[in-house]
Amino acid sequence: MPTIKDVAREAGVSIATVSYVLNNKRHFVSEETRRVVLEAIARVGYTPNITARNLKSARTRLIGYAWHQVPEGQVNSTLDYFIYSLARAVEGAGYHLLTFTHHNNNPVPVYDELIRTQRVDAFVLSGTLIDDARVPFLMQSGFPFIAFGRSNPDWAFPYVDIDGQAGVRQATDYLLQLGHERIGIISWRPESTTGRYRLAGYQQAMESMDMPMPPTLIYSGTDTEESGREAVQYWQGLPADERPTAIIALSDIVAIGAMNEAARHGLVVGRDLSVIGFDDSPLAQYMKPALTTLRQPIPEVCQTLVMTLETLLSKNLPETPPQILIPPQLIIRESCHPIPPSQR
Amino acid sequence: MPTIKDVAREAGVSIATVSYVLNNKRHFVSEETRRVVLEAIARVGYTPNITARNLKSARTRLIGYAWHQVPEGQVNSTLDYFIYSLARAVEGAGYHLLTFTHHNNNPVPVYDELIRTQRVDAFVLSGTLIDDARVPFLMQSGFPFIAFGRSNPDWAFPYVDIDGQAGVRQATDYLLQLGHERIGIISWRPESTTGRYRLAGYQQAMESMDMPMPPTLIYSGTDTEESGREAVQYWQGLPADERPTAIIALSDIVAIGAMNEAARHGLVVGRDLSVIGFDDSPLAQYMKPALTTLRQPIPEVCQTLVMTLETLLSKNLPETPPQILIPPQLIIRESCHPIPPSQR
DNA sequence: CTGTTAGCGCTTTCAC
DNA sequence: GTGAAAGCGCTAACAG
Repeated sequence: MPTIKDVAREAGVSIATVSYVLNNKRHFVSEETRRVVLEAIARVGYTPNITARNLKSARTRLIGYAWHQVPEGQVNSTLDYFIYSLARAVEGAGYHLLTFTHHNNNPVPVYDELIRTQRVDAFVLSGTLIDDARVPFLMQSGFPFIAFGRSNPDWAFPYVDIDGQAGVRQATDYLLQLGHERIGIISWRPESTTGRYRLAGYQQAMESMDMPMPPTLIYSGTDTEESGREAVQYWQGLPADERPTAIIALSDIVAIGAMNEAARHGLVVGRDLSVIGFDDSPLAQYMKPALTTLRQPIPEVCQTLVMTLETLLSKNLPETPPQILIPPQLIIRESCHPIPPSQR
Repeated sequence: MPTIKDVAREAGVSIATVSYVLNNKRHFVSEETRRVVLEAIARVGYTPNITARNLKSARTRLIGYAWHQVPEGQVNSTLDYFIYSLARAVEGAGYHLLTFTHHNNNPVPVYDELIRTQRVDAFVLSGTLIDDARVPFLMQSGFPFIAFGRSNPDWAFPYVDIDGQAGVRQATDYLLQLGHERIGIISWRPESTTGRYRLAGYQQAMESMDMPMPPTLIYSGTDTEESGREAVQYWQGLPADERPTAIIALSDIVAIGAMNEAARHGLVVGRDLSVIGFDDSPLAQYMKPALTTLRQPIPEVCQTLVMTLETLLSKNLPETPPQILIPPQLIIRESCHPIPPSQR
């Protein structure tokens, strides 16, 4: 590989001059010299060595991103799509993604190592949990980072997140407009903040229409297909006039479980029962009927993430950490139908 | 961040000595000095700057990996799992993954750029196609790389691949043992080498049992859910005694399409029709009935990939490029049943 | 055994 | 405008 020296020799100038034209400094280089250097660069086929540049500038142009540990045999298409979009977004800003893995029970050492060796310029976190050990660690390290997702509400760190509350509120409103009155929701364990926000959106919408919300409408589940099945099973065990006519699931996989179980009970989803998912995972459109769901605008999230990170990496960092919410988008497909007035 | 100089000053030795204990050279350092240096390192909290090391050693300890472009709304869980496993595997060898994206129609410039800037030490390719432009480019560049997947048979480049032929042969044998005689296969376009190898496994198994293979048994499709549906639709249009009693799909997504369509025709999969997929994607186990499929041993593939890459990066590179095939594993679930002798 | 020193390839004062 | 030279943090001859 040719170095800057080769170019300088070829052009008959000093390496400093080559560097000047490379970084096209205001520190004028005469048009003539500039041309000569450019030609020499082309002739020897020179591209600056990025490691040398990094050493000099004390940066790496690398953003660290930890792989979520894939639970055996599970799928998390939102995060898969997220990391792809993130890669694109950081490239747009002149960075690359350095991906690494860690064990979920003890992620901090890996981050620490990457900081200490100065491997990356910043981190993007995803899958942030409540009491996520990474957040306080990174906050007190002073190392630049931003999260996709919230954590403890009282922690002042930069994040971009999907506004699950607004999303589920919109979904609930939609069902309400279709004439549904008993709308069930399959929530997550109360430890899940994401789940709590989304549930709050449901409650908000129901309350604003003065809809009764008996506890039987809220099924506390998890983010699994089974959980969706169990919820429907539970509701089917109720007297007919207490069963929800529409169901909101906090993820598509749960919604799919609910649809599967509903079919097993002889219910036609979209006619006897309306179902709304969350994520707009690739599976959603393959379902029969195709699943109405809340799409997470992942590319937009990543754009925002990277833009914000750039300000964090610049000299003039904001006084208070940016915390940005982006609303999901209701994608209406075939799994929800209006309730015939007769059934109300 | 403390540097080697800080440690040297703290320990009262030269930076060379610090470097020696860091790289614990045979070039002996006395036990005493060693201890002093180690203590100083601990006291100042020093970790070598990796960029400086990289510049000196002219390596980056980074492996480049291009994100497969995710077709809008599709899922490719095998590759998702692959990249996660790959990240783990390269970390085991002291590397990190640098992920980048490119447009499928013109990937070469991005690779070229990464080579020229000396951003990475090697590449791992996935999703290699026939006539894949990246392969000849990398071959003639002399830059280290290895592919997960084959390309043109006459190209002598290093790869690790799943032995689709052996896998489908095993699946076919299994169906044959269950008593099936008309076994249909949903193949891919002939341009797909992967598809060709898998189809060959089918033909091999059928031939070895002298089973007739009328062209109606081989449906030429693509790697989509729709393709699975279309295949079943096609076969249902045939006279009953020409319809396959078992179907092999070259991917789980196709198998799922076939199952869905079969259900639409009132067929009970696992009783009226046996189905085998390929990949063991996370969806496979959620299907009703759970899908019998060929699991790609991805972690093993990645181990092999990295081990091979290491020999490629070492001085003593092998004469002929390593080309390794790893057989998939038949995971028997519920989607295949024996044919009652009466039906034969 | 340990220290001096010369780079790795580049950017950037600081002279001229 | 251009070049000499210092230096980013580290490794590794080469002396001693």
